[in-house]
Amino acid sequence: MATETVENYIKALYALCRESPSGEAGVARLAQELGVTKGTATSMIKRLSLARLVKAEPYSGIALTAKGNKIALDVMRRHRVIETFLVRILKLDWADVHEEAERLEHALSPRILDRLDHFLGRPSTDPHGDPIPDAAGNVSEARSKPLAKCRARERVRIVRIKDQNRSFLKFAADSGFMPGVNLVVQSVSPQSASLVVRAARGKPVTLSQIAAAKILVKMI
Amino acid sequence: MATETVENYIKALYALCRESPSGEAGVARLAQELGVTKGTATSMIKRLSLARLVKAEPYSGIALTAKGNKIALDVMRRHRVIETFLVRILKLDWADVHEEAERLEHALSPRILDRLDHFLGRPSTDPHGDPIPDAAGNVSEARSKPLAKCRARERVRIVRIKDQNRSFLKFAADSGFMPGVNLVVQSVSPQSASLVVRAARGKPVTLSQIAAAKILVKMI
DNA sequence: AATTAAAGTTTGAGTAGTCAAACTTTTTTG
DNA sequence: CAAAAAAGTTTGACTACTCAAACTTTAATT
Repeated sequence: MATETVENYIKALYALCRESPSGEAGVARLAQELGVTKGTATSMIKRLSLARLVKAEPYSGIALTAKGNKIALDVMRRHRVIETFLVRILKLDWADVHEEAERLEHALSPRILDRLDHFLGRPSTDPHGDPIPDAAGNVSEARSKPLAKCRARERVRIVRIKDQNRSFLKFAADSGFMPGVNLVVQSVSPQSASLVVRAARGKPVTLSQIAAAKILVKMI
Repeated sequence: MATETVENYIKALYALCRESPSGEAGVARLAQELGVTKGTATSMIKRLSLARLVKAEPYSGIALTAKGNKIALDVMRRHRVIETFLVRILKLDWADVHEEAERLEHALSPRILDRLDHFLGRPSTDPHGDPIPDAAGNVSEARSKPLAKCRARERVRIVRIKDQNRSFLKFAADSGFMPGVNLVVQSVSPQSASLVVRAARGKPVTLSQIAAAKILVKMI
């Protein structure tokens, strides 16, 4: 079994590879993400490479192997199932569960994970709208687009908030932006890099393009 | 915060001090309990002593300090709340939950512990009848006596099974011996070191004194 | 009391993970 | 393209935890 630290490196690498156009991660971002020095990250990459969890040549990009990818999906599954449990059953604050799940995800046995998943009714997404991989590692991402790409007068439904940052989630929740909520885009102003949206029975809210890029929606 | 390893040492020390008449633990038993060598245990005791969690002189007994005791009770609280959750909510097998809780107990934040405890209705004992310390560290042990001390014809109710061993618990569950179950002691034979008991609507079962010593009962 | 067994300790070594700081390679940019 | 910045690597050292094996002290037995 992968140690807790290894699982965290793999998980971070998965996310970094996702968001990079080349599909490869770099040591500097990885180190920053995990709060360690570059040297530490380099030596860990060497170990992961030896364990065939990543593919990496010196001074070049890092990519997960199939084996590494499997672990990443497994950790994500545990993380998201726990988040769902914490919000739905224990009524923890939507904005807080990420940090809590971060610790618990490493202590969950396959047996408990399955019971928890069953108890929750096999949820397909977590409270932020992030898809939960199934036990075999299949992820079904609902097609969606960032709110930032919407045009004026569009009617959409929020499906996902793509940021685990506590303060951003707090802001989103306070503004009523959570998965399932319907919005109307009232206006878009490219020059001020912002747009105004209104939730079902709420007041109009102005969002920066940056914030709106983290809110994924589907048309309704 | 105490590391996971430290928590395990403290927990084992607590149990050993409890069951020893002198109230002190020894390195050999401690090492055996934790599956490490005596040397490893000795060096850890030195560290715990330095951290003021235990009181220990070379070649003499080990006792927890007030600080150490606090940690032990806290870990036990987490352990037993989780066990209760696993049995009551996730329907895990009574005999299996100890090992599972062993891993989870170290990952539980105070916040989640409290929510879980609240969700379960602030239980006072876990599924084995072990008392759950409250958040302040108070434990209220229901007065009871071992089934082994009962005389023939006594009617009693099981309040606690004092053994976390999987196979013993499996045996106990299969025989219908669980907290809350009423028993009638049918006969006691000191020469064969055994006694025969019968559960409410079950068949008579012969128990060794050793097994009966682990079953705590109260008179009804 | 002398011997043996058990309990406890010390030493030297190893793994996992980390840092600081010096260093090398690659990329960016004036 | 040359200089500077950024990215990546190496080295030496440290903490936490572990073992095996030699050793010392205490307890048990003859």
